[in-house]
Amino acid sequence: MPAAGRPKKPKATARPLTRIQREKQDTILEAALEVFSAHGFRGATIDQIAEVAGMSKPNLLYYFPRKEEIYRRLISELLVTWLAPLREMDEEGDPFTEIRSYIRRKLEMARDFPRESRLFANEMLRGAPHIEDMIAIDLKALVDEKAKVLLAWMEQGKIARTDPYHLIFSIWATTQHYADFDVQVRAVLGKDRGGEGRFEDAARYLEHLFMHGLTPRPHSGSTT
Amino acid sequence: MPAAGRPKKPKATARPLTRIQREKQDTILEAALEVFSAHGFRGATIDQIAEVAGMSKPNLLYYFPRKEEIYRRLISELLVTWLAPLREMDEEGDPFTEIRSYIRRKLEMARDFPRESRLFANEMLRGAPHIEDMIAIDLKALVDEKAKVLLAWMEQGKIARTDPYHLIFSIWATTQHYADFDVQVRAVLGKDRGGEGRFEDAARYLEHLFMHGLTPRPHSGSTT
DNA sequence: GCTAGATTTTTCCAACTGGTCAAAAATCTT
DNA sequence: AAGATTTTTGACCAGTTGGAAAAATCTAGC
Repeated sequence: MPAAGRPKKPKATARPLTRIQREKQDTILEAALEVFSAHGFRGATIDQIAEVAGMSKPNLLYYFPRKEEIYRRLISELLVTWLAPLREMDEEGDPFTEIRSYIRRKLEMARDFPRESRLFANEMLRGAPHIEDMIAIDLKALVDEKAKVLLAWMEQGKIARTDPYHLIFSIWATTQHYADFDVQVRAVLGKDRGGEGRFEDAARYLEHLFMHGLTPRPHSGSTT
Repeated sequence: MPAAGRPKKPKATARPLTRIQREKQDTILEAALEVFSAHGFRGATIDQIAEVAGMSKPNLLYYFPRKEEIYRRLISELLVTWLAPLREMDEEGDPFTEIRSYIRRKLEMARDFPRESRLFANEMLRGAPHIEDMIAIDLKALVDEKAKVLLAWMEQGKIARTDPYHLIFSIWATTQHYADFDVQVRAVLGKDRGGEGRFEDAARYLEHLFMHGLTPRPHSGSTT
């Protein structure tokens, strides 16, 4: 009995990934996004993902040997794109314009990538068990940096003096709400207002909120 | 073959619930809240809940014959208390005061009942499969009613004219964020600012946001 | 057209999960 | 204290799930 442990993972030379491999992996990740975002990590089954991806479970496991591997890959890739809009906020630009377009971009992401938003929200709800370090390091660093930018704008009297961190939180919260709580939003708005137009309404509203708050503009006449 | 189906549920006279029954049910619901809010419906197991509740699985099942029954009970009770603050918003009161205390109350709920908030958020994320009708009927009705109140205040020039529905959404989103995304908030704020004080900071910030937005107050001097 | 390596399918399994059931233990009633 | 009722437990089960093993098929280079 030769003690030759058969090498399960033929990572001998670590080939650079064939075309098929890349394609299949993408298919799987797309399917996984669909399923994970709808049911959460534990709620999703490999079988489901495999079915959506149009392949058998063992075949899927050939490309990603663990369920968690799929999830982790998905979510860490997501985090990068998810933070892109914030990264783009430019100290050199006009503060109001920058903030406004940041909000708009985030809202567009909620509209165009609701699955990503929900996946992320779910991970947070669960206490971010898979990306603890990423949020404690990368995310924190980015927010710290942008908070400084906001702070500088405040110092210059260009925007109101408030807490830059909570300002960022409130932008995240208000925009992602439209993806994460979509059912609720649609149910409350009803058939007539719950259509696609809701995002434009939201954009208008949020712009107003962040620009002026609820203080009435001096310009409406008397009442009654 | 006598067709006497033996009555599994001896609901003969529908006894009014003994003390023990009430107590145990409460214990179970409390444990279920803990577990469901942490892992979601599918992620939670009856065994886990039973363990937290300090009883055996079959014993727990004696009080709630189905897992879903526990969940449903929990979440429908929750919805009522969850909406209480909004219900309290009084048309007769001063608009700014009313809105401000609504925000404060919601934020307090995020601080004091984060598990409830997360349970609710999770249900929404999943598309609200257990409370579809409740949100489409009761919730909608309540929001419609309060939207009218807000609208009236706007008509009277007491608060700025904006979309009352999205205003409510933004209050929900910003306040619940501190419960649902707690990990993220704490990670970003870091050790020094992530302590209990974060809720006070949030309260101050949100008050500013909703009262004034980001428009700088005229009163800070010139700069540089 | 042959063969090494890559891919896919078939079969299988052990752990877990929601839930059942009968009997035992505890509690209540009289 | 006996009998009736409620509560608790231990053993069990069927379905699901993540994953392993191996056999079968395919593909590219020779």
